[in-house]
Amino acid sequence: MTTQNAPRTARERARAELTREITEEARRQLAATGANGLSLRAVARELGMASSALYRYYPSRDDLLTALIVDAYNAIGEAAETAIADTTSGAGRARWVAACHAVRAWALDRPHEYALIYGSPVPGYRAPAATIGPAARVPLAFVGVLAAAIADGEITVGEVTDGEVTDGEVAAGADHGADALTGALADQAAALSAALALAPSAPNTAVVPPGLLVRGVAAWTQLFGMISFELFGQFVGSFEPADAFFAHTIAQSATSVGLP
Amino acid sequence: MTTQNAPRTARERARAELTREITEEARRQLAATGANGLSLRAVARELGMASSALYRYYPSRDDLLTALIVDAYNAIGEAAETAIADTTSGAGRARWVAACHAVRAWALDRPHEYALIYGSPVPGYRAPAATIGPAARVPLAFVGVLAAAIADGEITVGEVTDGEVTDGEVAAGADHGADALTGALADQAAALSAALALAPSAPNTAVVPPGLLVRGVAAWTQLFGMISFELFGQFVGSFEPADAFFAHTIAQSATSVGLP
DNA sequence: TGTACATCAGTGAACGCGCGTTCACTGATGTAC
DNA sequence: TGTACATCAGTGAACGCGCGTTCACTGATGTAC
Repeated sequence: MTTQNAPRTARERARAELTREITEEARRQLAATGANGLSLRAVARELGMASSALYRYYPSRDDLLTALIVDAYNAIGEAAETAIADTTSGAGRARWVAACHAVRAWALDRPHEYALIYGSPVPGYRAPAATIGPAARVPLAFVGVLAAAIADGEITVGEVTDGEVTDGEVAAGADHGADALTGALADQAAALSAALALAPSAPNTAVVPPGLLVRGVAAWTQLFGMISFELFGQFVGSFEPADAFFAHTIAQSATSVGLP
Repeated sequence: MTTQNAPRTARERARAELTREITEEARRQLAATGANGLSLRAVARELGMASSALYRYYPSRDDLLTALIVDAYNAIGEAAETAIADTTSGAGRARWVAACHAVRAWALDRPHEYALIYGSPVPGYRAPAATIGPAARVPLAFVGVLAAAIADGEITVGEVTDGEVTDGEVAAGADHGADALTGALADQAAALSAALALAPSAPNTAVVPPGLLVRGVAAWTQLFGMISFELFGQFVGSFEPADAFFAHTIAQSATSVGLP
């Protein structure tokens, strides 16, 4: 098996380059006018070619959109991962906070790309399966921070019994992994915790218990709620600019997932 | 000064009725196809009239959109207010939780109307000042719950000094109004707290101190973050259906704003 | 190394569509005396 | 109560625009012998 990543013929090289140019021009137009303003004809015009030529590269407008969506998910995921990897000093808390700020910075820099993946769905567009993996990178990055913090003993988690979680209330104290979960939520969280433990991406890190996972997802939704409100104008007249509010609330969210 | 709300002449009555019919048909199309699918021509077609006739009622497509946006903000605001008013048994906590669930239920019922006001901004559309008031109804409803809970002694708040908040750290305990706020956030929160205290809508309720206000806004962003994630598909494969997760997280958010 | 054929990239014209908005107009409704 | 005029609602044609996609084609690049 030989690696075939690099194009060999002139044709293949030209095709790879033009594909990149088309995608870049499309991203430029997306940034300028949003997803609805993106048109194949305009991209072709800007590149000085016939609009029909684009169909050699993308079979339809939706496929071009999908490529942009996948790119955006990968880019914001990479921003989070890089921020975590680059935070070598300090503990899990510093990594958590750095990831949140990196995600926000990415979004403020590219509001239309952010809106493409976290705003209202594009009408008539059905996200294909290829977007699922890239979309998971940001949440997985946060889970990774929690798992590492558990492995390092920074977060104290309670005992997790095999199978069903009992319905009894557990007093919530400093033990952030042992929130009382009941019914459907207990099942969903347990299944997710188990699935994450088996994931190949995290071979020898700790298991994140269901209770902590739920707190993590709550923090994750709040992070994106804040960014969306900031970008879409809901803070106008109150906490705008939102830097201070964001920093303050992220600090509280780090505490809420048990990061000291 | 006589009240002139009711139309007097046949012409005025017909105009009021047709305006309502146009708006209703537009809302139907919005629900079916989203904001971008909304077209004046299609509305006119469905109503059996010439497209040019619509210009007697709305000077442009954007004005029709504005009407729909204002209606949506008012509807979701009213849903929150009604839920609060209808929760006569129980304390502030019950009202807070009821309002959150009412907001979610409204959104799940009308995903496109929700997306219109809380999703990505419509490209090329600039929200006029007329949307500000209606947009504030939901957050004001939540602030009202907090103010009432303070007045009833359910929430214990710390001393609030006049004017500037000092930079000194305050130990966060059961006193949820006295989080340490610093810098720009302290200023913004103090200004907002003062503005709300002067608002004519809440004449004799308690002042919500800046620290509690910030916690309230954090809970507000999380509420809409959850709803957006649920509606826009980010929970697929994990906490979908999200009812249990939502109920659990809302309970924690009520606790986070100090509601016992 | 050279030739014959297959593959692919790109063109330009066309199809068929829908949109927002303007404009001169007709006929109905309202108002002042 | 009746008449003259002003106001308004609604029509239908038109302007000018841009879009996604298809198709038969030309010419360049690659490949098998």
